[in-house]
Amino acid sequence: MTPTRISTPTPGVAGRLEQAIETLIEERGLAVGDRLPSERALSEMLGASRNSLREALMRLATRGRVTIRKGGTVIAEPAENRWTHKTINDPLAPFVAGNPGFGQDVLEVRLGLEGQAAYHAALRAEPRDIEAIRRCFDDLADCHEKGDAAAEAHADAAFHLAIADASHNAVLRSVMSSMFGLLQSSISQSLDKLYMVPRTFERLSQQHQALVDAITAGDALAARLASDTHIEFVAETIRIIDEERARRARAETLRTTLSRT
Amino acid sequence: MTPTRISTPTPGVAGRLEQAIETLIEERGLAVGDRLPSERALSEMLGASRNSLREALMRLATRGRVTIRKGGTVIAEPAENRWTHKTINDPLAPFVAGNPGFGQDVLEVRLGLEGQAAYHAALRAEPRDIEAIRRCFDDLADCHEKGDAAAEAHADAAFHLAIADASHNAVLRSVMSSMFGLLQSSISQSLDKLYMVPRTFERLSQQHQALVDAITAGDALAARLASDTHIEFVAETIRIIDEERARRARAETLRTTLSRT
DNA sequence: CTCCCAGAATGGTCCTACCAAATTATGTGT
DNA sequence: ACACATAATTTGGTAGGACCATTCTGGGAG
Repeated sequence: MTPTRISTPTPGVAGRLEQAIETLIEERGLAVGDRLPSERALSEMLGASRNSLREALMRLATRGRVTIRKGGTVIAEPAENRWTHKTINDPLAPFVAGNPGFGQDVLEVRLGLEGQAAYHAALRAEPRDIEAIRRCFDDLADCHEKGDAAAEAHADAAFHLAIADASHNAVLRSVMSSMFGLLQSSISQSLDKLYMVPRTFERLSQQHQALVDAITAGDALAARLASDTHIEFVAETIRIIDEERARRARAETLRTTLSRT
Repeated sequence: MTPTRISTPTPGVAGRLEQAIETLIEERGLAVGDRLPSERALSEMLGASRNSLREALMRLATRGRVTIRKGGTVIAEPAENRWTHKTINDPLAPFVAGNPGFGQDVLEVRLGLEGQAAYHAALRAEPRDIEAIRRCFDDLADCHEKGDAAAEAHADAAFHLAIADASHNAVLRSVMSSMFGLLQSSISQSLDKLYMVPRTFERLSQQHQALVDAITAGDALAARLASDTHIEFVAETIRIIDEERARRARAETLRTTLSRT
């Protein structure tokens, strides 16, 4: 029984270097694609042999932090959409093919995801995050005025993704990104549905505004409430429209059937 | 007679050694726990330097094929390979396992996802759904009593997926499945973390029980609350443990750094 | 038979050196 | 002045050697 010594993940020099390099990356504010100092330079400035330094680099490489190639090791993209797009879109793709009610399923998922996004965005958003969200909000209004449904759908997705970005949760952002990517083709259709109801955009815009305000104010609970309200409204509206359309379709079917006699 | 670039994603010597070692393991029929030849012996018999040989071994270690420790490298448990065979080859699996903070991100997503799952499961679950959930709950308890951490992790995932099934939302189920599929390799590690705190399983089990009861009773709000409580508890517990470990790591780093002078 | 200890073996780290490829600097021609 | 080919330098990849701390192993003492 050795409660003091838990299973040591990185007991050696390489582990220390691994953390040191990550610290160094953050201190120097190295962005994606920037080149890391050479192995020789790093090994000298960190006081370790090039062997151990190389081992640390390899660990960082397998973790996806850096991409190590001849001519210079560079910073890799942080926590990519690589995995989610494959693991989520692939098994999901079959459902997109003409599955009614699919939209409602997605909205239920969005209700959970975006509530969390809004909540943590309110807690963690930095000024530049707020700025990005507001910019997306304005873009959305512009696209609506121009009457470009496709662009508006894209702007709508961008707005919600900006909130996900502000939550500073790579997984959340990745999942939501996959979801929107999957829906992009059908979102404009949803918008068409939405705007069949009078004064819809005004209400959507008000909800978006409330969401932005809550995040800006740092009120996490209000942000989650605003997000939930928004998604619920969209879900309810689409549900009503679908029912209405189904009613008309039945009526049409009935009429043509009767006239066929 | 340089063998012209075979279509391997690892064009270097280490890649060749990696495959050679796996071949050697199979040829000799080495079982789990058996000791691999020493690094010096391997490097000589495979015609490569010990550096490259060590790199190959480290790759096999990160893939879970071998466990490399002082005194002799041994064949690792292929237990996980059965269900993570596809994802283990996926370069993202080690990325998931090695990124601190990733777990917290995932838990934030799960909080939103599973809250929705529990909510709608309470509303829509049919008798056979309830039965499936209860069966998973019992399995989880059995696995815990047997002390099989890997099986317990699997049972835990199955339990939560059963709830997602009961929500009758294909998208929700798909997203959660993708999430668990990626995490399964590291869930047992999380369980190890969790159980470092006394009486953890009892509390987890109580929370699971409350969740099952709420869903059975058809109380959607109580189900969501139970789910949120559960995930929050897991997140908080893991957070505490990670902080404790980080504290020890920092102390260790400081000590070794000072002694280096 | 058990227990303990010295020596052998092993992984961990460090060092120097060389090579091929990539990068950067340099020169050259238009 | 600009574009392009060429040389010089840098960089990661590999090799081989050495030493240390820990672990394993085998034989002797009790």
